[in-house]
Amino acid sequence: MDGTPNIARIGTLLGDNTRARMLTTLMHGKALTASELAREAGVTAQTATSHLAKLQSGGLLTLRKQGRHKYFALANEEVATLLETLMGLSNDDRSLETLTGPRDAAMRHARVCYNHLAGNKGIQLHDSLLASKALVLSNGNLTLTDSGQSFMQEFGIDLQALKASRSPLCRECLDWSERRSHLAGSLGRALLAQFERLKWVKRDPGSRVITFSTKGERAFNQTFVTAE
Amino acid sequence: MDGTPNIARIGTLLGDNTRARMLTTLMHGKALTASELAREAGVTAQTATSHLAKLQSGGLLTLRKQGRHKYFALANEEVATLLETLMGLSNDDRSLETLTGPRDAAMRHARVCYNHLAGNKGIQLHDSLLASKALVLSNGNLTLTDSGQSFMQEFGIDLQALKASRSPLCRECLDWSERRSHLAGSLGRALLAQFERLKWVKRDPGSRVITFSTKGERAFNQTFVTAE
DNA sequence: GGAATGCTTCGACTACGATCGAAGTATGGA
DNA sequence: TCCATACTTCGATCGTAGTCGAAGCATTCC
Repeated sequence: MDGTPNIARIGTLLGDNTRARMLTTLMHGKALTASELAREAGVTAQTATSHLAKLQSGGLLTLRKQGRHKYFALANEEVATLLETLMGLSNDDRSLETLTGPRDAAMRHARVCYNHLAGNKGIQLHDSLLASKALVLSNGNLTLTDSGQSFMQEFGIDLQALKASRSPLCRECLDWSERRSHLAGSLGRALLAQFERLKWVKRDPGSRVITFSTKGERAFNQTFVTAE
Repeated sequence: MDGTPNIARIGTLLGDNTRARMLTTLMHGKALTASELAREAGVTAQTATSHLAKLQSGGLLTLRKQGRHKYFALANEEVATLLETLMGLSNDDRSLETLTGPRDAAMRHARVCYNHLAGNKGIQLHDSLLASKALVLSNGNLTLTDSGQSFMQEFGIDLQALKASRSPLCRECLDWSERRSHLAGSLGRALLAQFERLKWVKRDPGSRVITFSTKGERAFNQTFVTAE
């Protein structure tokens, strides 16, 4: 009853480099086939089969079959949140000093985390919505205010569709690089999709990096203002 | 650079029943000796030595020596938060149905999580402070307002001492049983200590259960009011 | 239907890690 | 100083889990 079995169970699932690699590969929020994941993790198909079965039965991945293809994705946002948390744990000053290269700066600036915006820009989005009172913490939950709903509709977000889905509208997700929350949930995902439609950002197919265009970054900064 | 090694590293640490048991035993926030942890986990001293060394070098536990005694505690609140998150993951409807007995209800009602109040009562505390504007979410951080500071001083919390420490004042900690945030940080810990001083609650030395006295629960409910 | 491709199953191998008996070191108290 | 206790080290054992070659099943396409 004390949660020990669950901790050990999930810890075991995570505590293998091949499986961890598969999970982080799926952090962008899309689904990949078993073969793609095998290649990404650098193992044979049979090894991948074994690992993926464990992750699926363990509740960390979902499976969708299309003919001979099996598409795996992270089971839910909670799994993504857990992975971001683990990435950040003990990611203290020493580890940060070992991070080099522009790619890591790009990841810090803006990256995709289960289809929503993370990194500095994700934090900015979250903070701006709170500062402008579009979002408030009500009864311990992030809630979209009336003015926030108006804002989102003007911005092109179909709130009716979002509310119709079972998925929570607003959730907080602890950001790995920034150690603060960014906006997750169906709203967070819808916003990132809208940024893409507006051509403000592009997603890198081979990584989680999100690249802002010059115009996009300016527009984003004008739309989502923070105190600093 | 993608966090995979950290995930696997920590997953490996957590993915052993003995170590998981040790970690959950330390969730109350106190320090225990190596021998106590060995007994709690049901292993010999030599096995415990090996595990504890791993947990310490892995950054999950801290060590303080007192003569021949070695006291281990969770390294920080982030570790406690991670453990609560893992306890809750996949703790879905099916698992809830298997939970039986008064003890589990007691854990849900009020329990200690790294020295702060968790469970229903922890949620109530958090929500009440937000509803009364004693706490607000400012720049993505939980912040104590001026009126909140006044309230705390009247309630008997030494805010000067709390601010003098390096520890964050307010932090959110995702609650295992309730799937919402309760108040962590040095303020959360100070509040629980005050509840004890006021004899509102008692801690069970052998578990994480916190028991409210009749008077204590009434006083708590009157002091920390929520919308429902 | 046959070939190609995606994925699975089987079985063997090997590395690894938890465990504890035995022995040792360090500390505290009488 | 001696004894008791807390903890550590060493080495051996054994169970487990990741891995892949070989073979097989399922799907798709020409």
